[in-house]
Amino acid sequence: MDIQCATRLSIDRLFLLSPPSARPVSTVSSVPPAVSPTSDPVSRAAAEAASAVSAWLAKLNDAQRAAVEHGSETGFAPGAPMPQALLVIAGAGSGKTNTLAHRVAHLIANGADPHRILLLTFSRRAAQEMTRRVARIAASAPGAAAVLAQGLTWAGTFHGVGARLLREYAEQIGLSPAFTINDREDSADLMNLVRHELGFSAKEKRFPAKSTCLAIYSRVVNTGDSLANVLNRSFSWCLEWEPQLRVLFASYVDAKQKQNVLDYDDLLLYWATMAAEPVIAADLAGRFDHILVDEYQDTNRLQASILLALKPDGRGLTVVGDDAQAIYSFRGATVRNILDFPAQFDPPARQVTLERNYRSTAPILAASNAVIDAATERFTKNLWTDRPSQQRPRLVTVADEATQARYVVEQILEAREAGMTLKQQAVLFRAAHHSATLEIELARRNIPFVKFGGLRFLDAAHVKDVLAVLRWAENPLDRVAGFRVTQLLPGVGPANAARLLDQVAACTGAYRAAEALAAFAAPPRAAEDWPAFASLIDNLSMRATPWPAEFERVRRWYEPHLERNHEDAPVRHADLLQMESIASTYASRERFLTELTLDPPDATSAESADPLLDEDYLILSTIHSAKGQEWRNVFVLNGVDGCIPSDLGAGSDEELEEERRLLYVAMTRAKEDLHIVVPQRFYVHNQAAAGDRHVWASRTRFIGTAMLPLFESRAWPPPPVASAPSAAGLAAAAQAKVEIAAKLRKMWD
DNA sequence: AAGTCGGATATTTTT
DNA sequence: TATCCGACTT
Repeated sequence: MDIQCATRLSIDRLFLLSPPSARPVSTVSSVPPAVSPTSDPVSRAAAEAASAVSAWLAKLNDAQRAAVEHGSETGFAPGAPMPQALLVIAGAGSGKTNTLAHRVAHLIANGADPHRILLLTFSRRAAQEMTRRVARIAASAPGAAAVLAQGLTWAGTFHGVGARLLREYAEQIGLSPAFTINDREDSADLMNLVRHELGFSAKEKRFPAKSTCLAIYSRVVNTGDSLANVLNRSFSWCLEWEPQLRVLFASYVDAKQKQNVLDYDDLLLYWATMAAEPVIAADLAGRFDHILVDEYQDTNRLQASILLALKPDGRGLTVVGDDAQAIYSFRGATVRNILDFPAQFDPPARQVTLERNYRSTAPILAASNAVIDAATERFTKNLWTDRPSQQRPRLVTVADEATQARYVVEQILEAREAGMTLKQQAVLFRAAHHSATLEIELARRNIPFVKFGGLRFLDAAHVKDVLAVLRWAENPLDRVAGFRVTQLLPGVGPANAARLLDQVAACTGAYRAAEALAAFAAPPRAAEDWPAFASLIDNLSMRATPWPAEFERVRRWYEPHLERNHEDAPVRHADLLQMESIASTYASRERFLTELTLDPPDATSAESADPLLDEDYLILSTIHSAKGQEWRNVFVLNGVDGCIPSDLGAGSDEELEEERRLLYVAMTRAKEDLHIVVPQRFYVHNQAAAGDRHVWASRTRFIGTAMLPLFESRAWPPPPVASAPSAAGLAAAAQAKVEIAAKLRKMWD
């Protein structure tokens, strides 16, 4: 039941994914053609561009304009001396995206070659938004628009760009260009495989879970810190396993290389390593005149080293961020990146600070400022706004999570009555499962919603199965995929799968999987399914079925296995059909697999012109996934110690500070209305299923008593005004009871 | 060697 | 609640 619900929801998310290739084209095609009868089209266009440029600039405030125009003296064309490094400290709601987009447009309008601009964003979604905005701005300048029609070719996440570059340089760095990319789940599975081979699973004391191992490994890679330090600081409960972890990680790296797979971290690691190789470095650095990085406070050491390798003197480099919004240290991000940025260069980077907030009302901003003011270490100033409002943010005490859910639903419906669409409202929370109770309530009341963050579509077993087939076909050495695929056949277990995969590895050439499969002595119980399987793999290896028909071929083969393994096969089957239509929008199997791994449809890529989304829906999101977004009406769930800060994140001072920033980020998403809900009682979740244990909670420590005047505190529901039910009401209730009883009896008449 | 069952145990946030 | 391990049955 729950699973079905989750699956259906995920499909909504999947729909939000549309082919990235379609976007820039359609955006640019909306630009009116620049046809102007003039004797000198070039200078005419330039003049128009120039006047359009001043028109854009007029809409910006001084600080924004300074950021946009930085370096104009020297010009931006290829070959021109590049401007010194620029750091833009952009507070929440200060028009950061807009400023960055304007700068890109400004660069292009002033001669920069869009193909030589590298724009690095935090998510794929942010990259698309940025590309779209740049196009819109440039549309007013015919010259720039024409150039831009060729596209901003290098806009994406560090990981996405890394994947592209690595494929291009693969041969030179001894990587097969046919590498496939493991997402987090796949990587954890590989870690698990290696762990079993090393015999770490059978121990008296339990070895850390596969995902924990991967998290530790990832942290080491991304921070460049030692294993011992990482364990000490962030995974102290795994300290005793340090020697084994070291062995495990060595084998894990070895396994990845043998199997020709990269994980997320490798995309950065290989890129950084490659960029440090003198032979390649010059070529690589020479490709980009301008590099712009968004959300710089959430980058890690590895990412910083990449930038430094590409732009050693900082010239042509622009980074934008806000240290008050650094919330990704668990991913190895360090706020030092942004703090130490200026001094890295000679001359030091120019710094521009945007502190006027255009998003929130004054009372919301006052409360947010108060929260972040208490931070022990801060580098940005408080934000200011001139948007007055009578409404302070609300601090609402409710009895428990169920009441919290009802409060949120009723407030949302009320706001909608008053003309605020569901899409203009959002519910934010610290951890994905915090919204569980609310989701049930929303479903019960038939309120559509889309959830960002948390469980991902790609984690569903049936989706992983089908993808594994495709991945194995793409890369037969990928043992995680191979294991998964072969064990779908009844009668094939770990032993046979391992034996087969060893034989695949022993073969050579593009058809090794098909070859090994044909030669393999199938276990008797699998004999019946073997021919169909062998012929499928043969077909895929030979690429006998063109993409995307290939997807259908796989899906059809998989159907009986789906039926056999899953109770809710019809629901899952529908998922696969949806996926098939998505698959058809990608040019090739490789593109499909790569894109899906780097930009999984977790609803993060919303806002395409999808007909299904015409209808109104509410946004639920983890605070992390809400980064960069804004809504008129925002609810923050569980404003309680133990949730924000998460009791897991309250260990060290650093972690605690990050939790504080999380609350700050959540609060600053709100434009007009902000509700922080504080349930007083929680049912204990993780403990024994014994039953009704609950725990008393108190208001988050980040909102101290001294701050209370900045909020409107109240309890909900309001204390009951003593009023007896009316006599008529009682009579009606009695009547209803009788009728129902009578109806139930009648069923058996 | 595969598959199934029961019991024990967990540490949020994501490219 | 989901996952992981070990013991058990086929």
